[in-house]
Amino acid sequence: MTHSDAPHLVLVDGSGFIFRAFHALPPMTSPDGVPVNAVYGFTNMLARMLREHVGTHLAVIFDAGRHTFRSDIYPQYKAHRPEPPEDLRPQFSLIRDATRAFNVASVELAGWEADDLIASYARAVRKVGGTCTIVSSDKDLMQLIGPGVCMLDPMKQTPISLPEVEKKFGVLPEKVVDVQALMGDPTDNVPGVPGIGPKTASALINEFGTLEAVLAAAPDMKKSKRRDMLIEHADAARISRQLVELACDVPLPVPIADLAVREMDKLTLADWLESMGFRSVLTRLGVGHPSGAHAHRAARAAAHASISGAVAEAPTTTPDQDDLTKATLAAPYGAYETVRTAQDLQKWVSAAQEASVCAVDTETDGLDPLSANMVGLSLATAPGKACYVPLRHEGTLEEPAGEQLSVQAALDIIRPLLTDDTTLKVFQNAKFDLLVFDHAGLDYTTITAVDDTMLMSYAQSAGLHGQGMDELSTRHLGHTPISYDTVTGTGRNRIPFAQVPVKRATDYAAEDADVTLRLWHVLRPTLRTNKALALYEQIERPLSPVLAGMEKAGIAVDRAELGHLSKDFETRMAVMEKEIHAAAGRDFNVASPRQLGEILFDEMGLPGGKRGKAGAWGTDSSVLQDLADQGHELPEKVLAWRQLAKLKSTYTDALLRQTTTEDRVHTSFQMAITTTGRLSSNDPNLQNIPIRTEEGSRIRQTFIAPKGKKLISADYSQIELRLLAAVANIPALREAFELKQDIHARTASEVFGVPLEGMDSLTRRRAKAINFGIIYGISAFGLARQLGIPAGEARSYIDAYFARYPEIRDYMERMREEARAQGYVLTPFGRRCYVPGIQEKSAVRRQYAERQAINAPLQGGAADIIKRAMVRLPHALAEGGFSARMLLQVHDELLFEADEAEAEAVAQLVKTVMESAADLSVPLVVETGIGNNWAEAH
DNA sequence: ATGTAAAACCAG
DNA sequence: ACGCTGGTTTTACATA
Repeated sequence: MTHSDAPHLVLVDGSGFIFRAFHALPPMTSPDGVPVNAVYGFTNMLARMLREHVGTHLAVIFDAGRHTFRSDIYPQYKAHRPEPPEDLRPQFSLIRDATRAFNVASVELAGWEADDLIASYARAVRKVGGTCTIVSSDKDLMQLIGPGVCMLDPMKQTPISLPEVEKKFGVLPEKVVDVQALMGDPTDNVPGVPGIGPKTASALINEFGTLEAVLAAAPDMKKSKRRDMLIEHADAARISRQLVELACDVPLPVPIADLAVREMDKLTLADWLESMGFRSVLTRLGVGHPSGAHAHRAARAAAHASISGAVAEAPTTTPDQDDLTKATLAAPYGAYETVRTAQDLQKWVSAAQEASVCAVDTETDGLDPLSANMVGLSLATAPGKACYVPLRHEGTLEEPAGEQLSVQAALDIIRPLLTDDTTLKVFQNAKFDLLVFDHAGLDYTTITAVDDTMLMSYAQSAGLHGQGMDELSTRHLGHTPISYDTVTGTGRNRIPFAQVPVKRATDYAAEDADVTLRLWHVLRPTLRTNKALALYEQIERPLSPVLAGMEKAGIAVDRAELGHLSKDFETRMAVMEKEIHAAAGRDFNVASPRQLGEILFDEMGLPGGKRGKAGAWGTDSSVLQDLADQGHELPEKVLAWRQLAKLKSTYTDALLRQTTTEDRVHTSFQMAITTTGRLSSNDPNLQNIPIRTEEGSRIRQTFIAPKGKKLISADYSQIELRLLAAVANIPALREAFELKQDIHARTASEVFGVPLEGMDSLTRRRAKAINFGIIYGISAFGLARQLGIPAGEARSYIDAYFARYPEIRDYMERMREEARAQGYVLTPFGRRCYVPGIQEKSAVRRQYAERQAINAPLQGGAADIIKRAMVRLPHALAEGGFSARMLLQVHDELLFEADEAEAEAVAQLVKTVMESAADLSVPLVVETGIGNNWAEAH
């Protein structure tokens, strides 16, 4: 290097690199057992920098000590950074050794961060007409980028320049500090301005130019919250700017001239690399023994194999496995065929019909079957014999997807199989695939002879284990299939299924069909032995297409009204928030229970605080209500704020997001989740739409009947209490239901010995609470809390109740014993509800299980009954000549949409069908309502 | 950055 | 120790 050449200085951010390499690389140790993964990454990077030329001058910059001028300005700066992990600590000094071994200059200076030194060197080298490359991916260094100064990502070896900075901060490098000053940085404790994130910060800087200009313009801003925050936290923003702005006039501990790239001593380096066990680096630098690298790699591979080759847990087998089951378990997995032509697919369809049973599975580009596209389908005709038909794979330049049938062509070939009622089609969660076929253009109602392994399993093992295919396979087949995640990746690495290479997709998808068919072979005989066949064949299986129809239909919502509600809630929340902050004496995040607890109990010193498990103050609504009742203003306002926040985020905003262009929302009903046989609803959950408060009811009003139609609601009256009266055989309760009496009033009359006539509402309310308490497996403590009375008083109520209805105590004891003896209890329709905790040693957990055992037959029996009605209703409506559609189920309620003209008749028919869905020793009663919206109909 | 737990609260 | 069954949102924290 001659001095007349302009210097090019390469500055490696050593401290920043250590942390990144440590987290990015898998753990590894040197021959003497010290963790060295970050050192290894650093060594590789440094070798690469030296090999691929770069500059005339080179230095690695390190932090020195924790104390810098920033902690003088702002003591919290980086204050609660945790100590570096134990495996990283020994690597700091090793990295300094590495720079020495490479004969590279390293620079550090007490009182200054590496970033400040880098900034100062960059400025110095520019001053003498040179250029500079900063090797780092630290966002805090991006402010230095400009003419003659560029950045390089040390891991990816890609340049970081204006587009990357723009992407990160939304502004040019010289404005980065202003943006950072506004948005702050939680990892370094840089405060910024609350409520201003990256988007707002860059928007403000782009509009006003500088931080000071933004602060000056703040008083005239329209958005009140932002204006107030900017004014109040102006100084915090100024301090933040000082914290993030790098010092570029630090005295340089080593003159630039002394940083000139130096020859390294190969022997010193080789010795050091050897001592660290970095043979691959040695080899690459051409100073080592190639065989060493191979030995190293082979050893690592062997270690890996011994882990991944671990034997899977033995499968759960039944003692009466027949030969077929054994064959099912024995056939090898894998070696599946990819089907690309009509002739080949036709062969598989014929083989399926020949076998008269097959498994079918679809692959899609999404989880919502109403909008997902079919990417491929698979077919299994015998254990171990399965194929995958790619339909919409995209492929890449290096790896084209190859010839594929069109969706249309494939459907035309497979339609005769799906509609053939002499060949059984087995699915895992048929409802999903039925709707996928439907969306692809094959009417799901024409698909016949369907079995569903998920429901076969659920009908006999609810509550015992999950019903996902992977879990069922591991359990019953002793084989864990390839997981979806390993095929598509996870997080930011996830790719759409259509981009999975066809070979890999075949391995995965055909295996799913294979596993489904094998599961069917294993589960089918168990249905009979477990007495779950009728439940499966008469309830669960036929319900699946009914629910598919309901999901496909969706329910109409009033978009405009939802929008109004959202806006209304928003403005009212903003007002409340100001009042809350004023009452608290400072700003805080009202949505944070933790911050609220600190305010109420630490700062304001209000009484009645209770800490939860994690030591945080409890601030749930009962705590806040108690404080509000004592006349405190803040908790009352928070309660009101929370109600609106909940309604807005969970309902108005979420529903608006999930409403289709046809102004309808389509939920998804899960059939195999609950431990009792109930359905659940998600995406969105339409089984918990508010109703109990005035504001909540406004949300229910946005579920509407389209023009010319009506909504009809039909719900079972007191169904769980009726089941209790029936299964526990309680004469007094049975008679009350027979006589159509007010059941809670009758209970009150009998338990408290007051006349039915002229009963006061408090007494009735208490009886009602006990009645519900019984269904849930009452405890004196729980009832006391519910009614706000002493536990002793609650105890005496319960005793009086049991004395009057001794059969209930018998029933409860029967259920506890049944659960203890068998591990499950039965609903009146034979559904098994497993109660896993019943044998627990811990009394708390055991009693919890006992309450489940008491509740499950009632909740589950009610679920069975409404499911039976749901299976019959579509036929009954069609037979009656009605065009009405069933839309929703909410545990004891069904919601229908019908032409205005037929609404009354439909309501009558629905009532009849629902009331005759079961024959108990007490009558079932269904109440119906008709309206233009759900609130009105209910 | 991504995933998960805890707290809170909506329904039957 | 918070009588049962669920789902969703948000914050806070751990993971890499």
